[in-house]
Amino acid sequence: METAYQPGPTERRWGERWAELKLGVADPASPKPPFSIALPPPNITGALHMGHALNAVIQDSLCRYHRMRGYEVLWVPGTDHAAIATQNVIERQLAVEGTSKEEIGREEFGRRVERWYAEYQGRIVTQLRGMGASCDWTRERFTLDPAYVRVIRTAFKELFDQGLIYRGPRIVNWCPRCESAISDEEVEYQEHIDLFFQVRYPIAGEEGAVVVATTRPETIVADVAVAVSPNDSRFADLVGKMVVEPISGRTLPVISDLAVDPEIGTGALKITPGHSPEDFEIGLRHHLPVLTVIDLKGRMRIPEVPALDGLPVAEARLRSVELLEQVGALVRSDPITHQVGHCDRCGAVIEPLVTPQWWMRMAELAAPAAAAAREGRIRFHPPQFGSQYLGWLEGLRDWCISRQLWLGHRIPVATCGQGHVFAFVEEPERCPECQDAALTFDPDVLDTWFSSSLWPFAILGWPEPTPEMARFYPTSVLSTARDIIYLWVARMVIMGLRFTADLPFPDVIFHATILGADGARQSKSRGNVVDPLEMVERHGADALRGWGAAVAMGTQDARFDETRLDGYARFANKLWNMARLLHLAHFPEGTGRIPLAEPPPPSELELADRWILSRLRALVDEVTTAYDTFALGDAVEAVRRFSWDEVADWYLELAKGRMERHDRAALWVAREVLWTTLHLLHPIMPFVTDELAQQFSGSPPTLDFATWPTGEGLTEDPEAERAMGAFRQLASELRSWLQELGVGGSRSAPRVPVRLAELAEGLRIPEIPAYLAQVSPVVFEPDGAGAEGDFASLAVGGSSVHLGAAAARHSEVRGRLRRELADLEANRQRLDAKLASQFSARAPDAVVARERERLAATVRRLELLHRTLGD
RNA sequence: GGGCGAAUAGCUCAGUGGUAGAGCGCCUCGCUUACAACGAGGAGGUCGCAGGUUCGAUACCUGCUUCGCCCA
Repeated sequence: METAYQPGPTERRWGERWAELKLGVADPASPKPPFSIALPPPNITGALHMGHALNAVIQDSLCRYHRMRGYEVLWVPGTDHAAIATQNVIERQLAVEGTSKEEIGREEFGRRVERWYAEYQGRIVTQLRGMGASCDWTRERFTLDPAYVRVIRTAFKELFDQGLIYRGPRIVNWCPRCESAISDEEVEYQEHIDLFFQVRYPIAGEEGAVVVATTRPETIVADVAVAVSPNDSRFADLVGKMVVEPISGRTLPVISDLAVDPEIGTGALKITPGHSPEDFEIGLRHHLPVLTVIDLKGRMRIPEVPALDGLPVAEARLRSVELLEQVGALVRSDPITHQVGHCDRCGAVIEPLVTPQWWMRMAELAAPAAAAAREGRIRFHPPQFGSQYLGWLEGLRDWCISRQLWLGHRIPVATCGQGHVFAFVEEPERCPECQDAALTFDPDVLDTWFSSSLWPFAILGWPEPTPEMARFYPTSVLSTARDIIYLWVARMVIMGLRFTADLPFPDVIFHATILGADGARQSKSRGNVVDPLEMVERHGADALRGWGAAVAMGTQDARFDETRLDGYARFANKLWNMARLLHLAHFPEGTGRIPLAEPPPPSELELADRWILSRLRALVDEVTTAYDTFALGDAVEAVRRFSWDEVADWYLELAKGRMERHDRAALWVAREVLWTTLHLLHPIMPFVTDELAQQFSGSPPTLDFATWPTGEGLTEDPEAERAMGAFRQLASELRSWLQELGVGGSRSAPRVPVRLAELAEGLRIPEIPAYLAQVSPVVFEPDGAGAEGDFASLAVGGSSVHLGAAAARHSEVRGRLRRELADLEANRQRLDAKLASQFSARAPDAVVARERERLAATVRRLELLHRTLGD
């Protein structure tokens, strides 16, 4: 074995090996219980970042764990075509080249898209594989695959035929740059400072006027009413009268509606159903007409007012203010801070417009999805996301599912010459109702989230009753980022319940958002995006995965910190060298596989053996529980602490000599401990563990095929744990003294004669003096040897240790003793006071007992120290 | 405006109603036949602020400050 672990070559080898072994390929005919995960398909608009990496680590660790637990595991990978995002990316590319999609035409645009998809699909797969993702690559899916068309059309047709999808002119969030509608969830609100104008609308045929407040004077020409609150006495006598809209002179009714807040502005609201979602609702209630004065490109279309016609909205606003000033209608304007909707994808200001779109009725579809969460059939981790999910489902408006894009799944609806409108699965040639062959197909495409919402069963072959559907649906768990809880998670639940009569998954894990090192969300424009593959190259995939497991706890956003990865790279190397030590004990000069031996009789086990086996026993339970509760951070940390702080630093140090002498108990215990540890860690750090497992005879081709350790045959040994705990404390303190005396560390340092005078109770064990000598440069004198004057007392732990030389006269040592004495004295007073207080009466007995014991120990140590110092 | 979350060592983060933890960084010592990608020792924190509950609060409650996210 090399002296250091080489992640690069090892990972390449194991990547190929797992592929040869068809590690991820699931068999629907397997008799094993199923465990399945649908990979949240990353947007194909870009490469994966560390957030994706984290999610991949979580899913892969769970998959590998379940393989070891004896499940038939299916993890389906794939990518999402992200129509609006991809279209944006390519349009930006074209803009850089000085052209546009309109100039190059649909065909060339399509070729561009193909090229883009090919490149990024490849990159994403390479990234996932590089991280060790054990997906079933034979089942990779893309939401624009031909097979997906059938899925979409089947789902759409069913909803359409049941009247759950309808088409109609309603107000939508229109992005004038994308020239498409977007859904409520794709609008991002940003704070703007604008002017809040007060405009006078004269009362028709009377003296007086009503003053309305608005941030959008350019839409005055589309006003159809002025509304006031029915509770607002200021305007009570105005309701029912007519007012004159000041720019084009139309007369408008004054209506009253509860939606008007008397506190805001002047208390009177202009109603523009064509360009405001709230006004649209009010318009519906009062049967008002809808006037539209802004076109799909965000320009004014109002031939009646030539001054405004053709102007972009922002310019029209300024011009409208001028017009109002000219007629003396502008009362005042004040700065206002308010939220303005922007397109999630391109950042353009959203223009609410009334256009015909396709809608999905959400109220009745959402009800079963909400019930599932309320009844605990679907569980969120952490649980507070359940209430967020429910909150969204409650006040749900209908979902606008049509988009006016060049990319995506066409809406599968046709209209015949007789006006019959029908949805289809197979491309029709005639109208099913009247056989008319003059069909017009709907030009719109579907919101990408519509296709994504079908993902968990689409990937398993739905709507066909495939073996995969029968075996692996519902999937076992969904792991994802919390920012798509509405866009994606809730919709998957809705669609799953609607089409499969089942939840798509019983558990949803939300993971943290990985921020850039600068504390901001990763974004290309900020330049703080980290490529997981770069981290794999620099530190190894296991290191990246160790980091991922560690930050997989909870949803606390985490800044990306490369030094943390380095820590896990070092851990991999440490493991490597622990295995190497055992290997060298068997094969000092050669190669071979560490043999599997019979367990030694218990009588051959030393204190350290019994201790580490007992600790291993506890570790198996701790780690198993951690995986079962998705607490991967606990799992990896438990293994690391155990391996490093207990096995490497103490057990192997103590057993090393015996291993070199081929002591069969030590060799067996070391093998058992390392072997089990490799299993426990394998789901999270599969490369190094598989590589090391091959050093052991009896190893399966990959640990994924091994069985999970149960801890059977390992016994807890509280006595050994107590003794070793005391020994470690004694050894540490002794080393601490020696270091201060300047005798620490080096093997060439003078060995210091030591005599244990008063061993603490748990340490009256034959191994202790020898163990101490092994881990510190001390030579034990048998008790009683040498005159008392040749030694100096030092208080160590609960024991009194006599050190040779002038140890206790050493000034540094005395200084530290004095400081410690002061601490102990303060502590004793604190404990005395505590025990004399209400505490003794009110606190639980066990806590009181522990405090009493603490006081006793403090007093004992005080006495030892006083003696040491010669007080 | 409503909701959720966070504030702990120099940095990045765990954590718990009973005297504060890790990794990295820092200081001292040591290249010792598993590992210098290492080992030994050490320094470093009134757990954001103010009240309250409690025998006891970093933890539970309330308010405040700052930051982040989601929703309107």
